[in-house]
Amino acid sequence: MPADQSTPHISAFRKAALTCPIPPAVELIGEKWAFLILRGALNGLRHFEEFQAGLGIARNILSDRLGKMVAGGILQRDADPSDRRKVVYSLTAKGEGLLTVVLALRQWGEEWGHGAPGVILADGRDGRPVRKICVQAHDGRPLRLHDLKWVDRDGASTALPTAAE
Amino acid sequence: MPADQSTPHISAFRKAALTCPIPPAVELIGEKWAFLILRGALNGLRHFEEFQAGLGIARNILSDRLGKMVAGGILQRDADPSDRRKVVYSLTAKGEGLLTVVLALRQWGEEWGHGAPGVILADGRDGRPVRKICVQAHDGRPLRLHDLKWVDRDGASTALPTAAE
DNA sequence: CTGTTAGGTTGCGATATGCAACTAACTACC
DNA sequence: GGTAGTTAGTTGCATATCGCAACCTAACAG
Repeated sequence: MPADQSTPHISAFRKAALTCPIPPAVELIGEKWAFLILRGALNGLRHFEEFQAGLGIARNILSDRLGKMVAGGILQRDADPSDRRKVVYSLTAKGEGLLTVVLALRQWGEEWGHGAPGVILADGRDGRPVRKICVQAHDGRPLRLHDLKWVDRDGASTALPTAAE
Repeated sequence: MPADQSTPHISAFRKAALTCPIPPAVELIGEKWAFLILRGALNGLRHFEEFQAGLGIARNILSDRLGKMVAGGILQRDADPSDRRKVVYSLTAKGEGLLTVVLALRQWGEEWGHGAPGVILADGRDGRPVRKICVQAHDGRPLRLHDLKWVDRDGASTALPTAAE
């Protein structure tokens, strides 16, 4: 009994999930501490003890997460030349690419009442706050969820609905 | 003895963390399955069995996560009028707001080699792919991490570095 | 050489996860 | 209207992960 016949969009979803970049990405940063470590790194935390004191994370968990994020290419692990006991964890280009994700989450939390932050991210040049991150069309128009559809690589639309009502 | 004297940016970080929207947001969606459930919801999954079959998640975990996301105001839980056994989980406006986060993560994964997706999100009007999400200045200029700084609510810059080298 | 700091690792109890089986409503069929 | 099947869970149990505290080693500082 192929259950797929009665559920075309589920089988489309499963097929799309096979090549979706989200599951592997979630494997790397989709857990509580990874996100907070990332936020710390974006805010200038660099040493093991800084992360530990700044986040209040257990040392063994921090050690494990830093190792995984280094293995995943998000962080870089270097010896501090000024003190050979110290290790500097810095963001790689790949790790910096997560800025949009972290900022989008931050703005979402801000908008939906999970606490208004005391500091705001601003343009270093003129000090004006950054824009709210949004999904944009090719010409820059902001797009809502209803304005979107999924298309195949060649441009044909697919069976995947976008949260259709 | 205040250890803060030797670590000014850590104490600035801890102070900023108190009102940061990220930790509560992470509490809600910062775990493996919450992200994937959200992706499913954005792709049109609506019923318990659809999520279960589509994601391969254990039923008790799914039940727990759906409940938490409903409690957090991300999902809405309604009875299906056409079949009173069924329950429809749909995104609230708050949940739809997470589209930017999920899409940013997806684009990041795509860019950094975690699998190229077979389907692409496009503008429903003209079928052209959406832009890459990025941080923008007030005038729309794209900004990198080095171009940014933190400012206080009143516009004064703070002690928080932005991943300074 | 002694004390301290940085960055871990180890042991252990608490918590979360995943699988399979069970239940309680409801629907569809005959 | 009795029976089978579907939907949305819950429960029990084995395993994996988490967090805390303590311990460890290498590198300083005096």
